[in-house]
Amino acid sequence: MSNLKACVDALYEGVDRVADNIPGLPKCEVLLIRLLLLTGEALQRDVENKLKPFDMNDSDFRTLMMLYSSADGSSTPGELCALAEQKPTNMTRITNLLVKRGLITRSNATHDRRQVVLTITADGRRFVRKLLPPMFPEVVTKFSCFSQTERQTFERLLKKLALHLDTADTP
Amino acid sequence: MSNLKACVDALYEGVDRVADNIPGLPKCEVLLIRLLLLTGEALQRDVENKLKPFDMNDSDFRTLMMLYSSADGSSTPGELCALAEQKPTNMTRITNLLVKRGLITRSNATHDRRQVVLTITADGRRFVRKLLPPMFPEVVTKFSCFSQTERQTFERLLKKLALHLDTADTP
DNA sequence: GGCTGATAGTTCACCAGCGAACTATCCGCC
DNA sequence: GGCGGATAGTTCGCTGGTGAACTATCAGCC
Repeated sequence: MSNLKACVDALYEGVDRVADNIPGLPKCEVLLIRLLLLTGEALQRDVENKLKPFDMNDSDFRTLMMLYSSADGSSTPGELCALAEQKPTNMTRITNLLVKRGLITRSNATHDRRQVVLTITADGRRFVRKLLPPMFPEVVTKFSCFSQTERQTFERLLKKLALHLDTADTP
Repeated sequence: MSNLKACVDALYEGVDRVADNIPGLPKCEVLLIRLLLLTGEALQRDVENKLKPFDMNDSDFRTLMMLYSSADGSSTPGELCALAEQKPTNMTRITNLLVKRGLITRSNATHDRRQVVLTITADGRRFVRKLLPPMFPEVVTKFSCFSQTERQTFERLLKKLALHLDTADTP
């Protein structure tokens, strides 16, 4: 139980109080950032909790899923880093674990011998097919507070924001 | 530069491919979760980058801001933990740092001697007032892709989702 | 053909966050 | 008044993520 309500209330109150004190504070935008981070963290915690019984965390899971969902079941560390917004260091560690568990394999690329090719194994695919379906019901109820159009609106706004942040990046 | 566009595209593509493969996958909801986490991580990175010149990270900053924005400039570790969704262990470490930098003080509560009272110092207040304003312009541009009504809608949906997640928590 | 700069991964040392165990205090009830 | 269970913080050891340094390879250019 994480009592987000208290956090949300305190957030609004706190921002109000700071705004009284510091002129020019963009209240609405600050609220949006903090609300988004707050819900994001809550979702993240839930996902991690769901994965814990399988002795997995979200990074491992995402990495595995990227391979599962790739066209030919394989990719390179560099590509996975780019798509998962991860650093190579961490990807090395994650793939080490997945290799050790037999869910993926590591091999050398022929055309560019610097590259490593990661490929999901049959075991890895079985693991995903076993692990995913039980998560569906809870995922659905997470958003059961939204109407169909609200879901669409939320998705549209999130996507718009993501693409905007991409261009307006901090150099 | 973090190339979120590639992530978003790959996300949609990947979910499509997995959905073809595993029946019953709630595509829309999975997309929402992943989009939200993606944008959340991007925002988080930006905030951290903004704070780095001041030798601060977001946890430290949030903790300091909670004290700054509290009615009397003080609180207890327990309360801060609840509002920041942090564990006590970590709060001890964070407050240790802030105390060492002279931004807050630690003292004992009189009515309940188990409690520790954290109070923001004059230096701490000065620090916040110096640090905040330069962040405003960038915060505003982050959401400059949204119209006024879109901002309101987004805020409403985020808040609704946060409060819903609160009740529909994983036991 | 071999030098130069860029790129793909890995290793290493460090920081941030967490669960479990511990201490000190409080509260309620005999 | 003192015993038992709950609560507030801290300490400790471990996991997850990162920057910096390093190795191996590639690609272009003389």
